Amino acid sequence: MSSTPDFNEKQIQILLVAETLFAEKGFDGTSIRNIAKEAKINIAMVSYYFGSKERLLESLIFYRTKDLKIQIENLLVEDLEPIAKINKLIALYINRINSNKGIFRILHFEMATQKKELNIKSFYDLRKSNLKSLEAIITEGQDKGVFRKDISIPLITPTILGTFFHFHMNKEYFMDLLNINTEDLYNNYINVNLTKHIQQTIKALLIYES
Amino acid sequence: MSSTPDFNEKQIQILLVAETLFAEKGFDGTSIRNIAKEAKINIAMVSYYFGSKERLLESLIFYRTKDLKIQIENLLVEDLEPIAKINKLIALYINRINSNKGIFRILHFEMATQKKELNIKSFYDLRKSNLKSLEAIITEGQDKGVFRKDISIPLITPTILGTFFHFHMNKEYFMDLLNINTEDLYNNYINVNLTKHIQQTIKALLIYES
DNA sequence: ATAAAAATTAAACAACTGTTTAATTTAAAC
DNA sequence: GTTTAAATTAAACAGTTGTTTAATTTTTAT
Repeated sequence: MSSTPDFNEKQIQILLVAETLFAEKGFDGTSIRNIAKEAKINIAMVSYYFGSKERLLESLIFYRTKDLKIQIENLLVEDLEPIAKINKLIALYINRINSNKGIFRILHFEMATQKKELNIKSFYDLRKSNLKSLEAIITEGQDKGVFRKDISIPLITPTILGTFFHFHMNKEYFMDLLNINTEDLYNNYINVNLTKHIQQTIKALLIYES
Repeated sequence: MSSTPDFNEKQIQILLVAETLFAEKGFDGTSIRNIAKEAKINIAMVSYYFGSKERLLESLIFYRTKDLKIQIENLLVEDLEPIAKINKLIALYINRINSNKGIFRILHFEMATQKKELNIKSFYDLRKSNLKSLEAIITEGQDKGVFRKDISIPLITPTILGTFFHFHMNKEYFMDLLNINTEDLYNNYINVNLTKHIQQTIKALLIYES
């Protein structure tokens, strides 16, 4: 079994710089020398600490996903109506991804280029766990008779996250389209309008009856 | 004014190879030598025909998006109920993107890394035009009193496309999750289940009344 | 203070990057 | 058939790539 790695200050410093650069320019678009320069370390330190560039990415993913699990599970035991739970879950999702834009952008598109055989079990675990939570809330709502039953639960996550990602991946386009001029306004739009839109959409899907 | 370029057979052959490789390994992950080898041409031919690697990408985007515009506009004049139009629009969207996975994957994530100052006016035009079509259908439905009015039209596209993309970008994960074993079954799942889910979601969003 | 371990460095490695050159072959025009 | 243009080629260009080496400095343990 592989023990869970613990990172020291220097390593974390490297990880944070790598995160920014990978998110900005992509994994292949970022060189170890870029990272070293930005982090003010010698280029050999990356290999020294992480072994390789690929393992640096693995470490980054592990570092960022390991502590994201807990928050959601707490939601399950709260005493709320199903629809309120869903709304809270969505707000939690968006808020969390929005404040971890870097790593999620990296994940979103390094996952897609299958070439890399990354060891990202921690990320898969996070996903399955999140899906279980969502499933629990929805079946609870179905049992109570407030949610319809002819829906595909595994496709709800793509709708929630996909809507957010598509918006964010096309940030420039939407800022132009919606006359959003500053970074603050952009984040505000996400937290208010986009979150509301997604909540409204999922709510409609769950409780609509023709 | 720049005239619209026409591509000869050899150029198209290069574009198609580039499309496959860019989609598989990303723009930065693909070298001109990769392309040349796969297309069985000399490496100098890319510069000869397109000027540079970046301009090759531009050409590819132009080549793929220029003829995608027409289909949707025809939909507007058909004599259908608003909700039927929306359903048809969604099916059209998904089907088209699904049969042009390569270029859309490239667009989806080369757009995101802002470094490139690509000349992709043709793509922006396509977008604005598509949004206009969607807007027309929805306002028509609102005027007829079948669609609710407190919705954000610009955020509907992210929900439609985002759901699809998120699903497709995480193809491996969902094939595992949903026990989809073959490429055919995967495409079938998209055309049937995923399309239906998106239609169901948008329909619920548009006509739900609390 | 001494020995052992960890951290840091500059330099080198060979392979690969996009692009250009100048020469040669093929095709088109007259 | 000759001339002009287009297409194709191998070779070279100057940088950059990820990684390793071996030497040196710094830290830790004894």
